[in-house]
Amino acid sequence: MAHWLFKTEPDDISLDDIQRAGTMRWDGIRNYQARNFLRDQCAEGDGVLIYHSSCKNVGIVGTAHIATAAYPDPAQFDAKSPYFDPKASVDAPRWFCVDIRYHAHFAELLPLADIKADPKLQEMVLVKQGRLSVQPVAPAEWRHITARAYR
DNA sequence: GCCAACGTTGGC
DNA sequence: GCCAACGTTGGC
Repeated sequence: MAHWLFKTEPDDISLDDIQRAGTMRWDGIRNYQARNFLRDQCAEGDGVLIYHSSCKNVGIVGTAHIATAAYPDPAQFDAKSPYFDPKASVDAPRWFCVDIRYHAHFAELLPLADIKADPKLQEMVLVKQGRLSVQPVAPAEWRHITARAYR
């Protein structure tokens, strides 16, 4: 089983929103590297760290699971959607999405600053690359982070 | 709001 | 295919 980190802006969708929804579509990914991870590697049952970005307290807030393999993101075909892509077609979809299922909140946010300061997490894509909204998490990183207390 | 990093677009 | 211009991400 693989593990992932998904970024979200909590002003848009927070882990609380995911919890309320139970299962929700993770759509609107419009970056090829992120798309390729979703389309080619994300599998049902994989674990997902949920990361809040572009907000007051940035960091990892909890966990979810991937609930479906990737499928074409319907928003790319919807001319009224901000995620509409005129170059995509049903026969040749360009963008993909998955559904995720809420799992748990950590008792406390794991701040980005703590991640950057943790010797065990120096190799995280989050630390080394930044700008990537779907990224793989190594098994040891997953174990280390999910050993935290839950709410 | 600033700005660094980096991805994408498009002219040539 | 190069690369400048431009747009977006995202921390601070």
